[in-house]
Amino acid sequence: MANIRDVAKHAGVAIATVSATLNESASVSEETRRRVWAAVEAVGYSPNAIARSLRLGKSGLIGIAVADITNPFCSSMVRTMESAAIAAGYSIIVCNTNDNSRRERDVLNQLRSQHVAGIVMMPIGQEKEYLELFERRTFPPIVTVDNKVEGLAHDFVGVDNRACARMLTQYLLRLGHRRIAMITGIPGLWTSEERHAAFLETMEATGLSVDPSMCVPGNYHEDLAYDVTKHLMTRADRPTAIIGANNVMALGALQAVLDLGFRCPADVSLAGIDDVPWGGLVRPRIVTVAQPIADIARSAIACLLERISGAADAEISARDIIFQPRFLSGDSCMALRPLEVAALA
Amino acid sequence: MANIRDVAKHAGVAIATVSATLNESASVSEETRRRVWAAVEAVGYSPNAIARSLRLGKSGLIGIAVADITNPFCSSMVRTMESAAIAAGYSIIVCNTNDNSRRERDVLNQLRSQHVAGIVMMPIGQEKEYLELFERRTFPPIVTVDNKVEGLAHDFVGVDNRACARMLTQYLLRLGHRRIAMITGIPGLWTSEERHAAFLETMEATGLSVDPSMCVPGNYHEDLAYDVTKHLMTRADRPTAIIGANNVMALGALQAVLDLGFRCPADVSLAGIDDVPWGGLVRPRIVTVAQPIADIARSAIACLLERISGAADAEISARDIIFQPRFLSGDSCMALRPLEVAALA
DNA sequence: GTGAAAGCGCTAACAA
DNA sequence: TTGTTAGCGCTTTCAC
Repeated sequence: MANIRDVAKHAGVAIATVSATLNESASVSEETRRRVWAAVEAVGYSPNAIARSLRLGKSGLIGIAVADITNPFCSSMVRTMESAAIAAGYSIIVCNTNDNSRRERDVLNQLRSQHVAGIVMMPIGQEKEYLELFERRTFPPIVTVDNKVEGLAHDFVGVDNRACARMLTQYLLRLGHRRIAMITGIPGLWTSEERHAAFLETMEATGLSVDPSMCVPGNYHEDLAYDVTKHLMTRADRPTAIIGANNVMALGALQAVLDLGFRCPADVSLAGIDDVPWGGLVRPRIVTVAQPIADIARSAIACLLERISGAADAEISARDIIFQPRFLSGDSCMALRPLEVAALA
Repeated sequence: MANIRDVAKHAGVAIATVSATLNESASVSEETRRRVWAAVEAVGYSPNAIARSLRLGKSGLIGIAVADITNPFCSSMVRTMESAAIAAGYSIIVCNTNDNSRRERDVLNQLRSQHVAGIVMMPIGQEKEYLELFERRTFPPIVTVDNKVEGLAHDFVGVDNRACARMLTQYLLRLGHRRIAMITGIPGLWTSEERHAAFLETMEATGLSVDPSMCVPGNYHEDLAYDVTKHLMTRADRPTAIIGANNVMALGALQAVLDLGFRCPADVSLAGIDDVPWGGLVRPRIVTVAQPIADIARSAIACLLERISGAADAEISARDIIFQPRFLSGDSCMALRPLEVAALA
């Protein structure tokens, strides 16, 4: 592939002149400029980004590590982040960690060795692993999104997870439900724990104690939520309502409910966190709290760019940027005892 | 960030020795090896991938350019491709072209300048643009997926698009439908034209002529399909069945049908190409032909790796690898005239 | 088994 | 305004 030397030779000028012309880093005569551009065309030259990065000590790349690109929440986020990054003159490298923390570590190391300017990560590991990693090696600026890892000194952008769970729980309580189950997220993850805790708190604030067996761990995927729901629904004391800690788990739960021959919401009410695309076409429409995905994505990139440019001095301690969720009603929930609802209103 | 020189200094050996140790490219004494690894740990060294790529003249990267990462068809494909690439020792760079052919050209140039070993692309441009681009610059091996650009000398992996449209059309014909509309894809794209042509052919083979106004161009997105369907359904001679040329358009059509107060399938039958995740939860379940996404993705990477390694000599002309789609029944279609169906059976 | 040195393609400082 | 040159971090001959 043609390099800058070929261009220089073809144009009959020095290498530095070609570089100056292309980068407009020094003044070049009109005549020379024309010759250089003609030579660029003639030999089909385009700069070698690798050499350029090595020389400049920076790559113009932002790394994005998401847990599961096939989750619409992640892919929407990636799309918005890409636009924001491009608008700022960066390109992005998207990596899928597949909910695997070893793979996540590999991805982080890979991005680091590629000298990305910064990393946006949707973390899925534990504090200890990250602290160990970040202590041993220096990393470019990192912004975490969606799931917070407490104890890390990185900016975080996400949603108010407690509010998410609280909104749904209160909604179900107002509908008269008392025996509410929750399919939580992956145990140990902040989002899971927050949503779980807010659920318990809200229940207890109403004077209800929650049977621990009514909170079953899921893994943010459809399959496990499906199995777990089948168990929940075949118990003698089955719940009258189920909250899925994320979008795809709520869908998995719905599928299980229907496959068992139950009706939703007549036999059981369902609600979930995070909107899904075409959520409006799923029947029944699932009651949901949605996150402002585009805002989170743009905010994360903005945050990262500040850290990269040094505008947000490294000395400035980590910031949390928390967005409020939005309640989206549906018809997957039904009042349990109409009279009691009236009494509570 | 620590570099190889720091390691050498710290270990008290030469730079070349460190390189030899890390890459096992030459024999190093046990004692030296230990010292080197200890130094690597001590200074937190990891190789600079940029410098390594520059020196080796190759990046270990595969570029993937998809039209719209939020389309579940694309994201599933990306996930499988990433696994396949990693298994082969490559990392991937995912780029979103946003259905924008200028952006696609930029992406291709960017990947080229990053010296990726090869590119998998879901093309959205026209033959002429690509020929122009590829004539002026040399590119690494490219494999196109999903949408074929005729006239390009690249391997292609995709589905039998004619079979997709034929299956759905025949199914609807057997159900007695005669006034069938199609929301086609982006005009000029191979997938769109193939699906469209097969629809027309199948209709004509049954002795039916298709009113051209019954084939309306969509853009593979939900919004336009929604609008277009509203028009179709408010015509005096509205269709009794509609085929969406891809998954999200079928969903958009369904939404429009429902919003207009029509019932599906009682008032209009609907069918689409490509499965959607949670398709089983959308009501009614849309009749679909699904593509073997994982097979296509794995096959595309395998194809690309062959070209990269030179196993498939550049002289070997471009191959088309075509998978057959799978019919998935649903309940979005209804027999128009039961008696006629019986007669045809 | 180990070390010195060239060079991948580029940019920028400096010299002409 | 243009040309020469050092050096980014790495790998790899080729001496030792």
